[in-house]
Formats: sequence, C-alpha cells, structure tokens
Amino acid sequence: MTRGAIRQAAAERFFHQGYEATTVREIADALDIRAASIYYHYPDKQQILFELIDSTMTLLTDGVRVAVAAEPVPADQLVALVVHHVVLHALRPLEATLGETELRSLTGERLELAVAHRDAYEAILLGVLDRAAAAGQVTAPDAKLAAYAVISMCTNVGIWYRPDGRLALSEVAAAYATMAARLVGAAPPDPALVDRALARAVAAYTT
Amino acid sequence: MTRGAIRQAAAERFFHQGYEATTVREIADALDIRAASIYYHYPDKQQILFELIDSTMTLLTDGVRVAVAAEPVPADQLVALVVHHVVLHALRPLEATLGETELRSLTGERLELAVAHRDAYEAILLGVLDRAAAAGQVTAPDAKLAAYAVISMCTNVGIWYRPDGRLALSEVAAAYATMAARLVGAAPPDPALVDRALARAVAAYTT
Amino acid sequence: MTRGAIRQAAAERFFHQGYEATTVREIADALDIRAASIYYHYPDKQQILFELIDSTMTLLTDGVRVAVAAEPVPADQLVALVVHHVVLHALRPLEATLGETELRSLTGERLELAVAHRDAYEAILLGVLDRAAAAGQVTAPDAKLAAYAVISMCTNVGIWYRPDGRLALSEVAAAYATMAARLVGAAPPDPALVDRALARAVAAYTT
Amino acid sequence: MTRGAIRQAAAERFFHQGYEATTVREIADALDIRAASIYYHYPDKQQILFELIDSTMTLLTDGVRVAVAAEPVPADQLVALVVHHVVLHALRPLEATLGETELRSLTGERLELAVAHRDAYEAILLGVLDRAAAAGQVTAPDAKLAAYAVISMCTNVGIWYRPDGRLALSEVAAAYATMAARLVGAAPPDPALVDRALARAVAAYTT
DNA sequence: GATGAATGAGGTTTCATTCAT
DNA sequence: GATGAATGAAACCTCATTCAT
Repeated sequence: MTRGAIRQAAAERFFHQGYEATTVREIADALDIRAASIYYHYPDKQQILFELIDSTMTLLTDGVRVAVAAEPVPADQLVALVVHHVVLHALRPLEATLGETELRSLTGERLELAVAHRDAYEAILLGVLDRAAAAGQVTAPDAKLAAYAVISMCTNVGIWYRPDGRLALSEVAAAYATMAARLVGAAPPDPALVDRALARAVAAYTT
Repeated sequence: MTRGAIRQAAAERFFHQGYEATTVREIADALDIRAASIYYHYPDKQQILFELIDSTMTLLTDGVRVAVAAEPVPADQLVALVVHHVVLHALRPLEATLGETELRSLTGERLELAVAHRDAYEAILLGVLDRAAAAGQVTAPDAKLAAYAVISMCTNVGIWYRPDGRLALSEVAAAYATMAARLVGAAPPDPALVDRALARAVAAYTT
Repeated sequence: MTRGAIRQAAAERFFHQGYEATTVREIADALDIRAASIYYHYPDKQQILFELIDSTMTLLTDGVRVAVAAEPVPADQLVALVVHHVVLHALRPLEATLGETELRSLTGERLELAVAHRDAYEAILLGVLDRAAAAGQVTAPDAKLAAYAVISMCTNVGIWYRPDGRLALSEVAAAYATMAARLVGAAPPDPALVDRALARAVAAYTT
Repeated sequence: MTRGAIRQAAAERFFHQGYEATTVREIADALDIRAASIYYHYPDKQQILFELIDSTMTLLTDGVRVAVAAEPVPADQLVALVVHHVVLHALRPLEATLGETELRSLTGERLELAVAHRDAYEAILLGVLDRAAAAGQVTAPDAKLAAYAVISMCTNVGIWYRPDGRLALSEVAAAYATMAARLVGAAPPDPALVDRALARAVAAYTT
C-alpha cells in the first residue's frame, strides 16, 4: 500500500534527520514519486508523523497491556513491560523513537492525542510500580523517577540496537530486564519469565 | 555580553522547539534586536548551536574528570559521575539537553568535534565501569549497555526537573546515584559521598 | 516554453545591468510570474546565465566551424569567421555579449566549461590566421594580438548595432570584413564572399 | 594617502570580480582596516568607482589631447592616439578597464559625467579620423565603425597584457599602431613616430 | 492515482551604510 | 581618523501546499 510506503520512507528520514529537516520532496524521491502525489494520500506532512507516532504508541500500549495482564505478580509485570518496550524499540526503531524525539513537532489536537497516549503509557508503568511497591517487591527511592529512568533507558535501545550487532535481541532484553529490576530494587528476573515475555513481544511486533 | 545573551535566548528556543524549528528572527526578537545583528556576533545559526553544545560538553567532561579523579574507589567514581551528570542537566537543562537532541543538526567539522566530545565522555564512564568491574564492585550484564542506560536515564533529568518541583536537587541526585548503583549491581552509595559530589558539582556548574 | 522565456527575460537584464545587478525577482516580474517559480525551471540564478552563455557559444562555434570548412582559402576563412561573429552579435546581442562581459560571474565547473568553450573558439581563429600566414595571405605583426584585436572589435558590434540603425547588417558585415582583412594585411575581401558568408550566418542565427 | 590606497584596493577587486560583486568589507580587509573606516574617506562605494573611472579617463583624454596636438599630420595623430590608449591600458589596466566594463554601475550625475567623458574621448578619435580622411590619408569604410573598432581592440589590451609577458610594451604599442593604421587604410606608421608617442605616453602614465 | 507547474510565506544570510564613541 | 555595533533593505533560495489536468 502506498500510504504504508510513504510512512516507511518518512520514518527513515524523520529518524535520522528529524521531522523539520525532512522535506516532503525527499520522502517522495525515496519512493520515486512526485511530491504532489504525497498529498493524495496524506492531508499534510504532519499527519504522516502523527500516524507514525500514534500507531506505534498504540501498538506498544496494547502489547504492554496484554503482557502485564498476563502476569499476576507485579514485579513480573515490570519485567514483561521492559521486555516489550525494548523489543519494540529494537525491532521498529524508526517509528518507536519518533514518539520521543519528534513529539514536539506535533501541534494542536494531534499533539494532545499523542501526549495523552504517552501519559497513558507512563500510567501503566506507574501502576505496575505502585502495585509492586505495595507488594513489597520493589523499593525504589521514588516511583516517578524510577518510571522516567526505566523508560529513558529502554527507549534508548532504539538508537543503538542493530539486528546484526554484538548482542542478540534476547540478550539485550534480558540485560534490560535485569537492569530495570535492579534499578527498582526487585529480585533478578526469572529467565523463564523473560523468555515468555520476549516470545510474546516478538510475536506482537513482527509482521 | 551580547554573544552570551544570544546563546541564552537561542538555547531556550532550541530546547523547546528544536534547532530547525527556531528562526534567527525569533532569537533576535527575544533580545529586541534585529535578525541581521545576530550575524555581527555569529557567522551563522549553526555556530550558536555548536557553541552551546561544545561549551556545555566541555563543562561536563571537565567537571566529571575532576570528580572522578577525586574519588579513589571505582564504584565511588560512578556515583560522582552520575551526580555530576544529573546536576548539570538539572541546573542547565537548556544547554545540556541540546548535546543529545540537537547533535544531528550539526554538520561537517562541527559535527565531528561534538561527536568526538560525546565519545570521549562515554569513554570516561566506560573506564569507570571497567575498573569497578575489575575490582569486583559492580556486576553489570554488559558494560556498554549499562553505560548507555546510565547516560540515558540521567540525561532525561534535564527534561522534567524543575528547581521548584516536588524534589530538591539533592534528593534527585541521591535517587539517581542509588538507581545507577543498583543498575550496575554496586552497593548503595554512601550518603556522604553523594553530598560531597553534589557540592562539587553545584559549585562547578553554578555561575 | 517557460524556460526559454525566462532565459530571454534574464538575457535582457543581464545585458543592460549585468548579472550581479539583476535580481531573480526582476526576471520574474518581467514574465508576470513569482520569483519562486523561476526555481521550478532553474536550480539557481547562475544556471540561467550559464545556459545563455553556453548555448550562444555553441551556436557561434558551430556556425563558424561550418563556415570555415566551406571556404578552402585561409584568407577567405577569416572573412567568413568575421562575418559570422559580427552577424551573431548583431542579431543576438543580448546573449552573445554575455559570453564576454558576464563570464566572470560563473563559478566552478560552469566557469571551466565556458572558458574552455571560449578558448576553443579562439583556437579556431588562430588556426585560420596561422594557415593564412603560411599561405602568405596575411602578414600580421603577431598572430595572437591580431586574433585578440579581431575578436574584440567584432564583439563590440553587439553593443551598438541596431537593426533600424544607420547601417544595414550587410554593410556592417562588409565593413568589418574589410577592416579585419586590412588589420591582418590581407587583400580586400571579395564582395561575393562576404555575401555568401552573410547569407549563411543569417540563416544560421535566425529563428 | 589612505584615499589612494582605498582606490587601489578597490580597483583590483572591481577589475577582477566587478563592482557589484565586490563588497566594501573586502576592500577594507585588503587594507587591514574596518569597513566603517572606508566611509570616513568616501561618501559611498560608488564614489570610489567614479573617481577611479573619472581620473583615468581624464588622464587618458589629457594625454591624448597633448599627443595629438604634438603631431601635425592627421595620420600620425591616429598613431599617437593608439599608442597612448594602448600604453595606458597596459600600464594601468585595473583603472583603465573599469571605464569600459563598470560604467553601467554608475548612476545619476556620476553616470552622466562619465558618459560625457567617454563621448568626448570618442570625439577626439573621430576628429582625427575625419581630418585624416579629408587629407586622403585614410580610407575607412565608415569612420564611426572604425573608431569603435580601434577603441575596442586597444582597450582589450588591458585584459591580457602583462609587463613580464611575451611581448615588450614597445612591441605591443608598435603592433597596435600598425594594426590600427592598416584597419583604416593608412600607410604603415613610421617607427620613429611610434617611439616618440611611446616615450610621451610612458612618461605621462608612469608615477 | 498522479503530477507539472506554480506560489505564498518565510528562512538564512549579505551588505552598504550609520553613528556614537 | 577609526571602529564596534547595529540595522534596513533586500537577495537568493526553500518548502509545504494547491490545483488543473
């Protein structure tokens, strides 16, 4: 589908150069079509960015919600969330990273929607941390700070991870699960749990 | 000095809207001068960004180098580094954050210089982690991943910290020191050490 | 064609005010289009000048080459060349003069190409003078100086000639043929030869 | 004197890049002063060009008038004029050429003055040609055309002549005297006449 | 579905010139 | 005499967007 191809070509450029530094013509050139043709599929440039951010955020939030619901133990929910976050940013770095770096280029209602989405995602993590704290499974100095820290460090994966890099995705996921667990003062994650979450995440974010 | 005022006004806009979305006229308007006057002080817009990034990176690197040298124990060096990083991003969020978010807007030699600077900073952290690992003081799953994680989470402070917010700078610094220590599997930081590093960092990054 | 109209409007202004003193907006205004529209057809202002210079130089060089080849006697070749040069500068003064007066506004590869073109044209004239000298038909004090002199005086025609002026094109061509022949010490040109060259030149440079 | 130094530095740049492409700052830089300082000596940029053109035209006109007055024979006057023209353009190419190439950058009264000056000079040559024709010493097809031709070809010397070039100034002067004489159908110039005119011209245009 | 052509708005930068010191 | 600082005006060029075909 052309719309998808446009989004893909745009994502690559938005990721590397930023939204503002990317021109509609560049996107069109990459697809060997003319800039005017973009406007048959999208009302304006910002809508491309919005759909990229919105769809990926939906994907992540939905995936994480399911993963969290599947684990009864709060501390395990944290691990599942971290694994999902890491996997999505590793498998779809272009789109996933935009939600962080290019949010500021959205305006009006689109900005509101995306911010609401991001806040909802943060709320999921905060909920998990709260329940884990209530259960005595974590002892973070401050829940909000811990949430910010976990999200930042996991989002960063999208910037350096390469499928053919030094570490396999499973290793990266396990490492971040361990680091996140430690960060909040939880017990080291059960490898089986990590594997389970990994399998689910990969299934959710592939295709 | 006018040059400094221009840098300051630019930093605010670069931070909030991004370099590309900021116009030279906006910067000039904020100072109640004309856009052309900017060019008496700076050869081009990018040079303003470069000086902002370069000077702050120098400040951080120098501060961190001194702080690390002042602590003989590797695990303590990590704490000192984290505190410095957090303090600079809390006290000078505008400039400090640009080194992460707007690096991509630099080109040519300026980009090379800034990237080299950033790599040198990363090398300091990696050196600390290596020595701490050799001393059996930390047990990170992977040194490089741990370094990325620590830097990302600490840099993020610049985005949400407010001097008049819920947490005092000392609390934030202590929390991040604790989270970083935990993340790499080190013992909880000695409060006296955190206070010492905090005092040094605040002194270095104030005025 | 719009490109041609742009070239034409530009030629008029470049000729009268010079390339540097002509603005893109002026060219656009003359065509009742907006300045931005110029950039749909040309990548930059200099390209308009380049095409103007390059196409006219090609026209002249090609025309002269054919004319020279058509005359077996070297002294006659000189006459044919002079007639062609004069006719082109009389009929297309705007474009033809730019190759002399605005060459210095070209830069980089475009300058190199134009200079090479000009040198090639000079070489044609020098070749004719050499062969004529070898044949004992001319006795110039110095071939290179004679070439420069002939080119300068003929190029000058573009600056003052008017179709509705005191002298008909045929008279001007004949006068310059005579002056050039005398200048190099050749016999006065045969009127039939001048007519022949004139007809060819007018045919080549009209439409 | 500073004014002279400014004129000199400006002449070099006007000659090579043209008046429009030369900035006041460039001229100042060449003298290691600041652009504002130029305005202590000159009211505006155009005045520098005007003085350059005006003074050189005066020099040439005066020199030629004296030289012509010194020769009783009209055909000899032409030779003297040509020698003077060539010598000035060879010895002071920067300034002398500007009167031809940069005239169009003058405006208002300054343009009128310079054009009047140039017309007066042309009138001198036309007068010489007329008297020579009346005396049966020249047989140009057309006096005006011959005048244009002679001026163009001699002015061109300023563009290629180099003091350390292949030909000595005396050779160049002699060659042009010969070519000009031939062009108008006059007898070859007496070498003694050329030498006499050359000496006078060199004396007039040196220092 | 696509695009050639055009353009309003505006961006960065240049430059001649001014003026208080 | 000189200049640091500033600026009005404008230049070239870019870009998202439109629209008739």
